[in-house]
Amino acid sequence: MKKGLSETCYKFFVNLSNPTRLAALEKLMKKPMSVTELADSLGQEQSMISHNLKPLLECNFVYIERQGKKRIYSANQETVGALFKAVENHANKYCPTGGKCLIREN
Amino acid sequence: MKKGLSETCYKFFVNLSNPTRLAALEKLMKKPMSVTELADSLGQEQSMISHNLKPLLECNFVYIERQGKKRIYSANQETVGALFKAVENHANKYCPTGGKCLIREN
DNA sequence: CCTTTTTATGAATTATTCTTCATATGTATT
DNA sequence: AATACATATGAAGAATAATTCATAAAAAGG
Repeated sequence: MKKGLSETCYKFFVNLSNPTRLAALEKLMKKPMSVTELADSLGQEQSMISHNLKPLLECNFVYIERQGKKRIYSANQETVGALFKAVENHANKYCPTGGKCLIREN
Repeated sequence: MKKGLSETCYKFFVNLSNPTRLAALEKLMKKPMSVTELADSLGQEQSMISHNLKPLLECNFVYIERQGKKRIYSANQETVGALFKAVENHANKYCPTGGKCLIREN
């Protein structure tokens, strides 16, 4: 398959195509949090959050900062903001259901 | 898990997290094409392209138009353009490798 | 230096998604 | 209506990714 811009998009979107990671990003957009805080606020196990933060960090969708024994994660506002805005715009303009059809059913 | 904006993003990004679909979108951004044309230009089988166009169509990332026995697909320039731009911007500003780290290795 | 707290990692199972092949459906042409 | 061309669909096996559990590693405080 020909290499092009779309090649650069692959891991980018794979990274975003997961409900846990998306939910984490949404939370972190509102305020920076530790892993435990994030796990609690999402009702998920700590190890799951850790596993999912890893690829987000590698792609710089989130940043990390040490604070004692905690690690405070924060979102890359520019990138994540732009993406969420693009989705919102698409949902409003191009989804017959205004975005409801995009929500996963389970 | 709490429902929020990120829920709306799920299928959206799942849809984009596939190399065939991304390559198809990139091609269609340049010019509208039939399924066979697209398959040829991507070096993929027709049925694979058909399978992959389906979810893109359902989410209105692409449009379809009949022309004789052919079906001409075209891209939603606004949405896909915004996304590609967001990726490009992120790759330039936030990838240590300028985006190379985002390309899948195989 | 032992204990507690916090986070990360590995490995195994489970779940999801892709890909392919065969075939069906649809459309035009003769 | 028979044929050829174009596209879609279904189902099955193959490939990937997610989830969980157990445990390791890092950091701070006593």
